[in-house]
Amino acid sequence: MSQTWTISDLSREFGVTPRTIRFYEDENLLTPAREGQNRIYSARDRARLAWILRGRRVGFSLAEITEMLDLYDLDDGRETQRQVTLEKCRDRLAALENQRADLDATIDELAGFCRLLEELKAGVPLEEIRRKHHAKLRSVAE
Amino acid sequence: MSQTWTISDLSREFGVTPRTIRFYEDENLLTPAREGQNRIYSARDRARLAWILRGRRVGFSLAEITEMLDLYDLDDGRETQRQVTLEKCRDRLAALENQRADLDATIDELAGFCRLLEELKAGVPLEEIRRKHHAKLRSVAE
DNA sequence: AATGACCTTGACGTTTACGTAAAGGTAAAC
DNA sequence: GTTTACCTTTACGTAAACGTCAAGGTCATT
Repeated sequence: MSQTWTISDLSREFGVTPRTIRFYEDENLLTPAREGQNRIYSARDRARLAWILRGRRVGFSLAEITEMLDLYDLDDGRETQRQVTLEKCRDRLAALENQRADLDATIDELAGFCRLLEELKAGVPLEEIRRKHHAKLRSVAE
Repeated sequence: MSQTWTISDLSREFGVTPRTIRFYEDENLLTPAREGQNRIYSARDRARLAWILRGRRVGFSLAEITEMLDLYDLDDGRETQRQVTLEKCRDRLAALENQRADLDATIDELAGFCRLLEELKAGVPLEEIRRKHHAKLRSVAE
């Protein structure tokens, strides 16, 4: 009753090659069922693939993604195990928030440079622009 | 009069090896001055290195970082050139904001899982937790 | 029965981003 | 004057994340 997908279904849907999907299986990130020789992907497999690819877009290595997915899986209910998971989870979260700060800073600078270009195009005199844009940007640009 | 740095100064300050810094020079990301054989880094070089490393933390390839730095440099003042730069700048900015959305989603999910673990530890009954945490998370976890 | 469209498992190739010697130049410290 | 502590270039090595054949199995058309 529950929906399943073939490897090329997922390949098309997520815009990655079958090779990539098989590679993730080799790395134990996915464990699809089999129908004879062929791989059959469940909703859970599909969700995990989505998670992996988003992690990839954010810049994580597969090792890091593995670790994060393991956080969900590895929690076997034992009290001590759960404590470890929680700590790792918090560490990861802190790292992610640092990364967001870096990303925000990058966005701010690029947006600022974008505005500068727009003002130049609009014929705003350089002197006036200089007053509005801080030296930080210029230290990189020149 | 203006301050300069040696390669190991920057190496220590930013926590990367000299090899890495030389590699960035090979890739034309840095062009330090020379004092005899030795490299001398200006404030601009240092700022560029900081930019590169932040880009790296955010998950960019050196090729992407190169392109973004080129946006600052390549704008030679010609009108058409500036238009191209502006467009590329906007494209980059859009990509960055997509990445930010991905990052936010990742943070949200991990934070949610973190809260779940905390509630489990606090002895909140599973039934109640299930009502508060949506199915999206569980589709990945199980 | 053969063409085409899928799927499979190897296995070697490739790019990126450096690591890691190897071999040597310079300059202050002992 | 030689150890120590830097710096340099050249060059081969490597881990990650797949790409790219190669060789073959299955199943529906034609």
